[in-house]
Parts: sequence; C-alpha cells; structure tokens
Amino acid sequence: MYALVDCNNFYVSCERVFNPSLKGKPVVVLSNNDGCIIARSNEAKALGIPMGAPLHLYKELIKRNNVFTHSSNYTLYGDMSARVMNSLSYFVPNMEIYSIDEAFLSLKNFNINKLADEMSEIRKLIYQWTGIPVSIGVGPTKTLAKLSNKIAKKYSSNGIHILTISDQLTQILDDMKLEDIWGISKGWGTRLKSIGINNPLQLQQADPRQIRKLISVVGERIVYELRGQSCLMLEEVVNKKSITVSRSFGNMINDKDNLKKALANHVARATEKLRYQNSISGGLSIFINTDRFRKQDLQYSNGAMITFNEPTNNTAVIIKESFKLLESIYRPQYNYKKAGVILLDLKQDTKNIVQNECFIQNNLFAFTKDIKNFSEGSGICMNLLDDINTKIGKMTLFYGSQGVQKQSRKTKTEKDEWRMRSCYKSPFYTTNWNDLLKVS
DNA sequence: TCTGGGGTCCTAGGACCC
DNA sequence: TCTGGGGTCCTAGGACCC
Repeated sequence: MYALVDCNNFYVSCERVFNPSLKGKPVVVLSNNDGCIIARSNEAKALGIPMGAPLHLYKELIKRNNVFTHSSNYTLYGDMSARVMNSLSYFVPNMEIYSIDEAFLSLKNFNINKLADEMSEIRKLIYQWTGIPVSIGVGPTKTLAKLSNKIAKKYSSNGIHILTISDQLTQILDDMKLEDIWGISKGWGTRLKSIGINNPLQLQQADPRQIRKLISVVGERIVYELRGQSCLMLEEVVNKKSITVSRSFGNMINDKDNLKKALANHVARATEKLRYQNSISGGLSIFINTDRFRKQDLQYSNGAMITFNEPTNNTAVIIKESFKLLESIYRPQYNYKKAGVILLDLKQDTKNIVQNECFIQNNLFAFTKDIKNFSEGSGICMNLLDDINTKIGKMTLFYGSQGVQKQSRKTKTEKDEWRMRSCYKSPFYTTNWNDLLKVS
C-alpha cells in the first residue's frame, strides 16, 4: 500500500505558522511580481477565487471580503517543506518527495488493519512538529493513493482516507470525473470521451491496448493502476535532470544589456542549485519572450540551445555561453517580458569539480574559485550598481572554502564577516561584462 | 495598468550506421 | 520489371504534473 501525504493549502499554511492571526481568515499567496494567485486558504476558495487567477481580476472581491494577500516567500516554503519531509522520514524508511508539498510513503511494513490509526497519528504529529496540516490518502497504487487523498481532502472529517479494491472503489470511480484522476487532464479527457469513455470506472475497465493507442503508454499505465496493479514505482532519488530559472520582468525590456543582466542572474541562481545537488551540466538552453497578453504588440518568442564541450558547473563559463546564445536570438525591435535559462543534461559530479562559485544577492556578485590542492578557495566580490551599464564599484578578494562561502551568505556569522573583511579591497571599474568574466 | 515558475515523460521522425 | 532491412540515437514538440 502507498500513502500520499499532501500539505493543505501549503503556502498559506506556511504563512499561518508565522502569523497565527491569519487562521480562519481568507488568505491568498501571490506569484512573482504579485501577478497571479497561486495559493488560497479554504476561506478564499469559498469566495470563488480560482487557482492561478490574475490578481487584477479579483482586486474588488479581495477588497470587499478583506482577503489577506501575501507575496510569495519561496525560501520559507522550501524550509517548511524540508521540515515536513524530514518529519515524515521518521515514520517510514522509503518515501518519495513528489513535490514541495507532497510525498508518497511506502506502507509495506505497516499492519494493514491498523492503517487508519497509524495515519491519524502521523497526521497529528506532523502538525504538532511543524504546524502544517496535512491530508493522507492510502491506496494500493500511487494513482489510487492520489485519488484517496482527494477524497480525504473533500469528504473526510479527519483528513484521512483508506481506499482498497472493493465495491466502494467501483462506486467512487463511477461518481468521479476523468480529470480527477492523476495524469488525466482536459486534453486526454476529451480524447477518452470521444471513444465513449466518460468516467474513471469506464477507464478502469477499458482495453489497455486501446488506451495506449489513444494516449500513449502513460494512459495504459493509468488503467492498470486503477485496477490496483502498480506500474509506477516509488522514486526515492532526488537529483533533478534539468534546472530552470526564469522570471517575468516588472517592466518591458528591449535592450540587450538588460537581457544579459537578467540571464546572468538566472544562470547564477541555476548553477547554485546545480552545485547544491552536486551535479554538472552538459548543456544550456535560453529563451526570451514578448508579452503574450499584449495582443496589440508584435509577438516574438525564441530560444537557443548549446551542448558544452565539457560538462561544467562553472557559473562564469555558463554566463558566457548564455550571452552567445542571446546574440543569436535577440531582435532589437521587440519589447521583452520574460527571459529564462535551462541547464540540461545534468550528470552527477563524480570528480567533485569545484569551480567558480558565483552568486548574486542584493547586487553583490561573488566569484570564488577553488584552487586544486588548497583546502580553501579564493574569490572576488563586486558591488554592482543598479544597472549593468553602470560601473562596478568595489571589488573584494577573499578566502574561504565553498562551504563557508555558502554559509556566510546565509547566516553571516562573526567568523564569516571576518573572512570578508580580511580581504584586500581595490576599486574596479568596468562597463563590460567580458571584463568581469575575465576577472573571475 | 495588471496575467507564475519549475518540472517529467513519451513519441514520431530524421540522421546515421552496417 | 526489379530499387534491402534492421537497428540506434537524437531531438522537437506535446502531453502531463505541482
């Protein structure tokens, strides 16, 4: 049996942990630039605010009903997620972290007759330890555990549901919609209906080969999973296969240097994540878009990709590559709304390459270069002024291992401050990105 | 005026090989 | 008239997920 543990209204619940006065009140959390509503409390859902809605369409409703709005704080949510996952690992040896707010647990060592009590206990303790309320659905396959969780959220008074192969399951599948099934979205739902399959029960009883023809092997697996035959295994390995960093701009951008600035920031973030999971990247893809909602404007959307000669986690190298790619797709006549980078073909960093460390925070650029045979690395900090066109102010050389650098950024202990101050400082001015990269 | 960001997997078809 | 057959690898695009 599998359990799917899902945090209730996760982002909102996180905010409530640190601001308990929000409990029982309508709350929404917003996306970057406060553009969209990406999480809602039950009270906000009850007001009819849909998931992913543009904020500007609901401004009135929100004002009228005193809905609390929060900008998103992904650092906080990531941290809370880690707490919940760590807590769960206390109960089971085998689990899969499926998303920031969901985990599958393998229940093979649990007594099947006591599952309801056990799950109830887990739920209680997770709340006690982290402040995050969760729902738990249990089922014989991952797909059925997902479904079970949906039932727990919707109908159960204690946030738990146990689903077994039974008449009850048949009834449930008959009552639900195709799109309630994990993996079936609107597109495939429409396709299935076109051949007379109108609900999950009919899908469960359909000919798997016919389903495969229609919606690929993915659909065929769903059929078996609905019958209680596991096709989807627990995936406990966590390393990502690609890393994306992209943002919409607050304002439109049309000059190349500002796009470069954005790309450099994105690459720096992406390579930071890359090194965090101890990987190297075999290639890079970048993309730029105009604003797709401004129908009156000329639209342009393009991307480019490159395979590296040598897989790398070197920020400066990848920034350079991103600039080259930009040259091939940049067109001066458009106003751009979004830019992004994707690190591709990630592999385990078996040689433990520690190359340039680069991070950007509050306009601070830091490149640290680990030198082989030295336990500590060296680096350069630069205070960047607002814009990439303006000069770079101070440059600081400093020492410290990569681990310490990371820590200094996060915690800034006395020791780390000292490390920073112990460096020698010299003024360094440039208006040229390439100079900056040469320096690194 | 204002519309998110980050992932995975599968397939068809082309390139290439023997 | 007759014009092989079988295989692998790569990639773009499309589908889905949170």
